[in-house]
Amino acid sequence: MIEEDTNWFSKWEEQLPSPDDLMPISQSLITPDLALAFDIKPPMFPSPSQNHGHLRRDMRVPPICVPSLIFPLNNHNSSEFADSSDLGGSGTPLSGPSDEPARTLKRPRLVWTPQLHKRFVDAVARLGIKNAVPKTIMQLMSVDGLTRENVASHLQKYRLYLKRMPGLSGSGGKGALGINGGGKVVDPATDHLFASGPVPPHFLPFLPVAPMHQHPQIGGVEAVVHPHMQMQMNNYRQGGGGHFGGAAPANGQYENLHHHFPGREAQPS
DNA sequence: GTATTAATAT
DNA sequence: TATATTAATA
Repeated sequence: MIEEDTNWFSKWEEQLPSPDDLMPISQSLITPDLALAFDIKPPMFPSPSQNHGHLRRDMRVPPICVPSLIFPLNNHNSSEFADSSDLGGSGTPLSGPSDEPARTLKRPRLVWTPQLHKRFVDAVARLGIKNAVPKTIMQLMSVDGLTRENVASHLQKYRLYLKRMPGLSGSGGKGALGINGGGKVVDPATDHLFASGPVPPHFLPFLPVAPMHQHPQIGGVEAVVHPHMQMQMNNYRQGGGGHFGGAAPANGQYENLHHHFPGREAQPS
C-alpha cells in the first residue's frame, strides 16, 4: 500500500531519536568560532527539564544551508579548528578556519551514536546486500552532514563485525554475508543480533523503501545497539545504567536527524 | 570520471 | 578503539 509509504517516514522518525536521549546536553554544540563563521545562531533548546513527554523532536535546527553539522565540543586539540578564542598566543601559523569556506573546513570526527548507528543498520537492512553501499546507505539515512566517507568507514567496521559474528557456527557453511540472491541482508542470526530487534525481516530488495513495522522500542526502553556488538557503542548507555569513568561522549551532534536530503553532497556531473 | 573497498593512519 | 584518510581498483 502506498499509504504505508507515507507513514513510513513518520514511523521512522518516531522511533529514531529520542529527544531525551538525543540531546540531553545543554552545551552549545557549535564552536563559537564556527557559529560566527557560519553566522549561525544557536538553536533554541527547549527546556531540558520539560522535554519529556511527547515532545516530538520537531525542533529543527535553523535552516542552515551549509554543512549543518553540529559539532560536539570536540576536545581534540585539532590544529585545524582550534578555538580561536584561545588560540595560544604562540604565533599560530594557522589562519584558523574562520577564514576558510565552510566547504573546506575539516569536520570533527563523527560520533556514531546509537541513533545514528540504528539508522545505519536499518538502512543496510532494507537496502540489502546488493545496494548497501556507502552512497546508498548515506542517502537512505538522510542525515544531513553525514558524508559518504563517514558511512563507508562505518560500513567497513560493520562488515568486519558481521564477519566475526559469533553464533554462526558453520553448520550451514554459508559465509557471513554470502547470501545475496534477492537482496537479503545478512545472516538472519547476524542481522538479528545486530539489529537487536528493530529491524524486522521485512527488508525489501528494492529501494522503494517500505514501511516495515519497526518497534521503536523494545521492552520500554529502546534497546541500545546490542550487547554482543563488539563495536563499542558501549559508552552510550542511555538507559541505564550507570556512568562510565570516561568522559561522556558528546552525543548531541547530528541531532538534526530529520530527513533532509543533503545539499552538500551535491554531485558534480 | 565516480564509487567502493581494503589498508592504513590518526 | 573508533573514525578518517589514503590507495588501489572496479
